[in-house]
Amino acid sequence: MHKGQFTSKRGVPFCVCFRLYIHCWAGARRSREDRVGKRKLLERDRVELGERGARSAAMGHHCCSKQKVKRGLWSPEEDEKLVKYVTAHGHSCWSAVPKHAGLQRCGKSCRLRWINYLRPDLKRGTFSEQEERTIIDVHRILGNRWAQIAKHLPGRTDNEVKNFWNSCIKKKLIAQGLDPKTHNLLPASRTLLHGNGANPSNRAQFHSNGAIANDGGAVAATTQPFTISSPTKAAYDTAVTVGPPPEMAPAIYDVRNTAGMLMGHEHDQAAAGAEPIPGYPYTDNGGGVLMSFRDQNAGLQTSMDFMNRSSSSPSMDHAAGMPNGNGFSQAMGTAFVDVTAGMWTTAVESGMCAGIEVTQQQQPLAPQGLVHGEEVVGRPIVMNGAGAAAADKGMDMMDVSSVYGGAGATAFDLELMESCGLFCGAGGGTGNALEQLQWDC
DNA sequence: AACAGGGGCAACCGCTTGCCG
DNA sequence: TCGGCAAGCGGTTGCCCCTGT
Repeated sequence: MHKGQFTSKRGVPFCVCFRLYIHCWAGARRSREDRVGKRKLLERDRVELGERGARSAAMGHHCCSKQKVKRGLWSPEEDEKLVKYVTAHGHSCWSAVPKHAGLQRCGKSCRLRWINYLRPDLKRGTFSEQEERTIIDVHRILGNRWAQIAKHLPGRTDNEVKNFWNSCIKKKLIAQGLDPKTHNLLPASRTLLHGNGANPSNRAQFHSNGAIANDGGAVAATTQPFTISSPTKAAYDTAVTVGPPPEMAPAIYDVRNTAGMLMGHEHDQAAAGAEPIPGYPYTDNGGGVLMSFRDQNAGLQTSMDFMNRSSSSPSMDHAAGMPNGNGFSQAMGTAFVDVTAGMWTTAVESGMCAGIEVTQQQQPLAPQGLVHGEEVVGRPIVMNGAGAAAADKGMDMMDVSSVYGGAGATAFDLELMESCGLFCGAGGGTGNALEQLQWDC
């Protein structure tokens, strides 16, 4: 395993396309800036700081046992000395810095103070939502590798990122029923999500804000959940029993996210050489696998062509870890097919009906096989009712929730994805390129 | 107003990694 | 190849402020 390669908790390297599912919540964030800024000033002005420093100095220092060094918080005078010295002479050797700067500190302490607080390029203050999203996204992939995460946040230190994670983000994730280590649903939430499976319509609904409602989502989510509706077991049964009409044109699937993202794809299952999955109504249209994302909040739209290995957005390519635009591969396309098929199977077999609103549609195909934001006309796959409106539509609408929720926030459960086979190497070992993929840091 | 508990965050600890002789 | 040193890094600690009672 290469250093920097991200893996699942089972050690399976994940396909980078997970990184496209970037999520966050849109809940109001408590502004820390004023408070923190105030603290900084107070700290700077603290008169007693010298006394504390003197107390700390008596403690000695394990790595500098030969000399009497000061510990504890830095005084403004010490900061000034360090800044003045490092600015003038640099820090080629930290162990020599305190001596030359006239500080009774060990070099390690000087280094930390400089890196975490005195560096001129540091960005102080509260984390922006974008930074927060970045942290979550990268953490999902890299785990507690704070230094690597901090590299994605200019002006932020690993220590700062780590503290922000531990004091803020972690709690938010837990509040949303997510394991901050794996970013998967916590067992308790998972239980609530799956319920007893006896009656899908009574199944608990898990909302993106972490609230659990047992009655059709009575709890008003403060943020929009990522709702996907899926074919139900009835649909599955129907499909198995009846099967799609032979004259049926290639299907298009729009997976709608009420929070503002839309994605769709078409798939050539036969070309992929996969066995037909009962009820998984892909047809052979000779096309590729195309996902299109539209951020309805930001008004942005982009697409990924898994088969043709391209996307319409440099950021997508970057997110895929391939700044040259070749971030997509046949393996990814295959993997995507696998996972959607797996999700189909999982959802159907478990009765989870986890939210993928799959509407099978007659052709003609729109360019690239996508229809964005249009009323999908076609033959809805038969659904079970779970709530009046859903029942009327023949749909089983289970709010599976985004793991991250929030406006524009979507996510797939990594464990589910993994169980469905979307990891590097999926598709009969065709994922070599992906296995080599490393995080660009 | 006083107190207690919790949260935030700077700093420290100790292990790992990389470099050099 | 090995050992020593310095830097890097993640985990932990402990102080101080804030907030609720």
